[in-house]
Amino acid sequence: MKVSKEKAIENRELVLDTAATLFRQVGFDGVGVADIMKKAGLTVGGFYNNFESKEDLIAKACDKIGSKSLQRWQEHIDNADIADPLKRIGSSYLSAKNRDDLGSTCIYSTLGAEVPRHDEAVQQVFAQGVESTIELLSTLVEGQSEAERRSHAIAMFSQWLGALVLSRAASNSPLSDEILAVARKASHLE
Amino acid sequence: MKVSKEKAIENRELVLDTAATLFRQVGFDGVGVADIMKKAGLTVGGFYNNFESKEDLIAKACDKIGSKSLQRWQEHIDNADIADPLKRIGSSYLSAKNRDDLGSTCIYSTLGAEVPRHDEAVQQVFAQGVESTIELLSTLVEGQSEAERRSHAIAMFSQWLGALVLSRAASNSPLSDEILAVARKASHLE
DNA sequence: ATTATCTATAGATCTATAGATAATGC
DNA sequence: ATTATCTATAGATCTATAGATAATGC
Repeated sequence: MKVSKEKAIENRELVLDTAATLFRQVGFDGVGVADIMKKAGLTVGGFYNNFESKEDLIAKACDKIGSKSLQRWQEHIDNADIADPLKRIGSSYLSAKNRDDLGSTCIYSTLGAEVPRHDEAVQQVFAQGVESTIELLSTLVEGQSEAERRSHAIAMFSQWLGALVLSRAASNSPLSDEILAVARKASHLE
Repeated sequence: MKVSKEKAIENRELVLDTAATLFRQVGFDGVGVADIMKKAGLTVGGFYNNFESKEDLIAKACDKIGSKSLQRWQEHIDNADIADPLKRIGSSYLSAKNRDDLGSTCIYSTLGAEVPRHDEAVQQVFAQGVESTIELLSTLVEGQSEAERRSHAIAMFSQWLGALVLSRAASNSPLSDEILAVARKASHLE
């Protein structure tokens, strides 16, 4: 039953990744601790040795996805093969795939609205993530001054996020694709 | 125990309004049928004579809020005392009050992300509401053609909605106010 | 007599904990 | 010996239903 220290750390990360996917698919309240552990190939009993509470898992899982997403964007920027990283990031963000594959989408789009209902720790993880996202996008947009670029980044990301949420609210309607197309055009991505 | 037909209809509307407020505050999964009925001054037992299921209540409550919100916007447009209805609607939408008073905010901002997880009936209510909202905003924005005004309305509403969701994801951080201010400026509302 | 609402409860599910088990690692 | 994970379960809560109750409305 006991596993090696290495395997235990690996298991913990697996729980974080599994939770991150499930939370985005069905919301924080839509899945229980037992189900998350089961999907990760474990059982409930081990959960509370790794996490203080479900709320603690929420904070840690969201922290991990947030960092990983930013890292992937940064890799696009650092990759010399990608001529226009903003275009690459934006058109991927505003794709039908990102709208439909909830398990791997942007956490602000699926879980952002739930943040005010949660712990200070969860709120801090999200606030920090939004700040980092804006700082990254600020380096990619046009603007005369740093302040102007920051404002531009905030306005652009708001539009992306809103288009994603709105396209989901208009599920199964031709309007859903239309919203994404308009947002891509507005950010000059196609 | 039995009440008049009039009172029964009134009670039903009260349940819809109570549910609409609670769903926006804590999400569809965050509140139970018994709690909703209790907050409306009733008990669980009467619920299933009025609604087929909780899912049915979700569809009907969201339909009612959606219509009521649109109606309020239309009244601003029809009101001759309001010189610039778009400015009035937008600055109210992007206010700290609308961010913080979850119980009375825009349903797409608090519940939009949950739509893909729900019934076809719920999805249709939201899709219809988004379409009507865009049609209303299309009459208020600039643009050479109808198509251009519609695109403009979609882009603007996406930005508003995204700014609201993002400002909530950045709860309790100065960034939260900054996001709303940038969005107001981007739509020329201040 | 009809029926809107009530009390009570079945059965499922959720968070969290207690104590057992068995593999690791000194 | 230590400890990561397991089984089992307590106690709370959730959706939905059954049957009782009492006020309406013919």
